[in-house]
Amino acid sequence: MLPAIEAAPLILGMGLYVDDVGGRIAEVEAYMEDDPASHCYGGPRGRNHPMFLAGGHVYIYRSYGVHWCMNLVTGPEGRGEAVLIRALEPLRGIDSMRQRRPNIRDDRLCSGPGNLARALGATGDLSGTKLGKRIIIRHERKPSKVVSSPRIGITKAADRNWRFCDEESRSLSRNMKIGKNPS
DNA sequence: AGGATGATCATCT
DNA sequence: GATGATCATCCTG
Repeated sequence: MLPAIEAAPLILGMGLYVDDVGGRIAEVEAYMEDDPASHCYGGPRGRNHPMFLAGGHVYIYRSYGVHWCMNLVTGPEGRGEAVLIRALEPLRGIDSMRQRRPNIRDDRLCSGPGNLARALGATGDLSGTKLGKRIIIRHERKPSKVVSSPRIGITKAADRNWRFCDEESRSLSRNMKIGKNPS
């Protein structure tokens, strides 16, 4: 159980699999308690309830009405801290990913949170479930260089460098230009 | 290469 | 009625 800001860089390089489809996490963002940009802001209500479960649970929400996005809850129960998984390097189940995302280069199958959830088949019915069954996380290979930069696509608390990337990965999301300044 | 736009819906005002 | 933790596509230069 760690604050999301501490868990985020540790999650980089871990393997994330949904029904044995997944790979090595390359890009994440931390969403903290008392963070105006976080869905947990203001306390448990509606879809955000899973954010307040104990670390090791999953929170999945619909974004812009069209995409699903997956978070790993990191904090102790009741705190509402989570890490958004923004990109990973495909390692297993690549055939399934190709089927779900036709005409996409293998190393970009999971580049971006919406794309990642699509490729892994992660949808809202898995929100609130616990790691260890359909969704698992395991050690893979630690990144050699981690860089941090501002989070993507938010308007509140946009100045915080709470996005973390494995700089050597070729699977990062396509908004890398936004905020290159390290912390 | 980079900016604008539409899709589409849960949640909030 | 407006707003997003997004993305693919269609412009413009």
